[in-house]
Amino acid sequence: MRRIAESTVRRLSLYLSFLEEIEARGVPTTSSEDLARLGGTTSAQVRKDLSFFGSFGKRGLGYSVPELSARLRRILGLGRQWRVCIIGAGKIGAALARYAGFTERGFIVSAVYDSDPSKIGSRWGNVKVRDEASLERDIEAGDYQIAVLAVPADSAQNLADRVVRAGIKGILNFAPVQLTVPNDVALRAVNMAMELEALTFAITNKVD
Amino acid sequence: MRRIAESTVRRLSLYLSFLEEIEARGVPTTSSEDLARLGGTTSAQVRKDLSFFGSFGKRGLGYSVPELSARLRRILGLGRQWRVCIIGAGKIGAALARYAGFTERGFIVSAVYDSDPSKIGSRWGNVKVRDEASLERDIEAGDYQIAVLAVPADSAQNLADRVVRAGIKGILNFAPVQLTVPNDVALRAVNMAMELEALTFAITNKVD
DNA sequence: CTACCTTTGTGAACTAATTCACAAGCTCCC
DNA sequence: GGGAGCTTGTGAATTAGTTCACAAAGGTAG
Ligand SMILES: NC(=O)c1ccc[n+]([C@@H]2O[C@H](COP(=O)([O-])OP(=O)(O)OC[C@H]3O[C@@H](n4cnc5c(N)ncnc54)[C@H](O)[C@@H]3O)[C@@H](O)[C@H]2O)c1
Ligand SMILES: NC(=O)c1ccc[n+]([C@@H]2O[C@H](COP(=O)([O-])OP(=O)(O)OC[C@H]3O[C@@H](n4cnc5c(N)ncnc54)[C@H](O)[C@@H]3O)[C@@H](O)[C@H]2O)c1
Repeated sequence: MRRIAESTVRRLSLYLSFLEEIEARGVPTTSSEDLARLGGTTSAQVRKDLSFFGSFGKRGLGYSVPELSARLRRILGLGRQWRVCIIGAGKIGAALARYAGFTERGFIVSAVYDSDPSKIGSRWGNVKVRDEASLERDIEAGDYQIAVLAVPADSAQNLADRVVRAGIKGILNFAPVQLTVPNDVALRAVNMAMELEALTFAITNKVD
Repeated sequence: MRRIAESTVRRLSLYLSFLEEIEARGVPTTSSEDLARLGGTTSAQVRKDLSFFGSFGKRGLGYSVPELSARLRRILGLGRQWRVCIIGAGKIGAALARYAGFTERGFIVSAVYDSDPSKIGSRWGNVKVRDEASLERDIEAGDYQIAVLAVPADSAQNLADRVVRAGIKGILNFAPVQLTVPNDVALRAVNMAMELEALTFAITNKVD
């Protein structure tokens, strides 16, 4: 398949979230124009984004909401359950472990890993805190495909290397460091400093 | 000033973080090649990014680390203190309020706002939980320039409208909704679902 | 069946971002 | 002081992404 731009993937996620809202309101069809308005883009952009994957609409009518959302789910790889572990049972790890948004989207979080003996063995809701020493064993057993890194910056690369070696397929990194992983492993980073700096840049260099 | 691409701003933040590491190691100069290697880009990209703002290096020699990082800080608007409030004293709000990374970057978080009477008045470290009813008054008094939204999705737009009316300059949104704000207000969003979906898309559509 | 309205899907045109490639500037050394 | 060796800064070329614009297709009403 032709390489898909990251911006396209982001927009597909966005369209899916709009479709879910529209579906919840019981509206049966929608149009590229509707989705564009909701997403702050143009209808041509919506149609072009979808066209990379096929043709899902009916001319003159628009798109069937359930059909298009099913298609987008499939395109985004959401047609299956994903098992996720969180590494680092600190402040951000705790928030993530209890975050309902994961489950709602079909991501199963069943464990958090930490190295601190005082945390290991405790239970947060139905999530257990496990010893990070068993991380490799659990990943190799197929318990998780995705790891969320919520550890201090100076442990992050080491843990990334370990989970990669054990066969993880995707990493979502919250530590403020640039990780290096083989390019068959998917990597995304959430970097608060960068987000805040994008804000201060925009405020400071306002066009008016 | 010519409009600067968002990708450029993201890379400037990244370069700054590399410069801070390099500075901490006591290395006095660096080159576009070094920064490119660290950031997974090309030296031409680094030089082009910087060239939008001036010319900071010495041919044949490279860049003075303290000078370039000072320049980047100024470009990114970090030459001053920014006061930030967090709205929503829930799981993610709690993690953010105690996050050292904010303070390290010169962002001062002094209050969290919530509507839940059982939370209002409590104190987390040196951060107080205040009644969201006083949000407008505090913003109008100049207490904050930036608001971080960590409230449920269905309250987020309403709170955004309120803080905008009160004069906030930038919003960092954690709720999984697309907010609408006037375009003189800077807006960034951290959307977990999108990050995870970017991972599952990449894993599912792997090029091999 | 036809005219008319709507909205898709997509090449073509355009705009933005990245990469190339090299002259210019700085240092060092003989 | 001049040549060698680096590395910057930047137009030009290239590549990527977005928007335009319209033919094609579906629906509806008369
Ligand atoms: N708190 C936030 O709001 C926030 C926001 C964005 C990013 N971050 C980043 O997320 C990371 C974690 O932040 P935090 O605030 O939760 O810190 P924290 O100190 O509360 O938690 C870190 C946890 O990681 C554990 N840990 C350390 N080394 C480990 C290892 N080798 N294996 C397993 N666990 C290990 C520690 O025991 C601790 O429980 C940091 O890199 C931070 O910069 C935090
Ligand atoms: N927990 C996570 O890891 C996580 C991650 C990403 C995004 N989010 C998003 O962040 C938001 C908060 O998530 P959470 O897990 O912290 O939820 P939470 O329920 O723990 O916290 C929400 C808080 O907001 C407060 N609140 C509600 N309405 C308010 C109002 N009008 N004014 C002020 N405060 C109000 C509630 O009292 C509560 O304390 C949600 O939109 C969620 O989707 C959460």
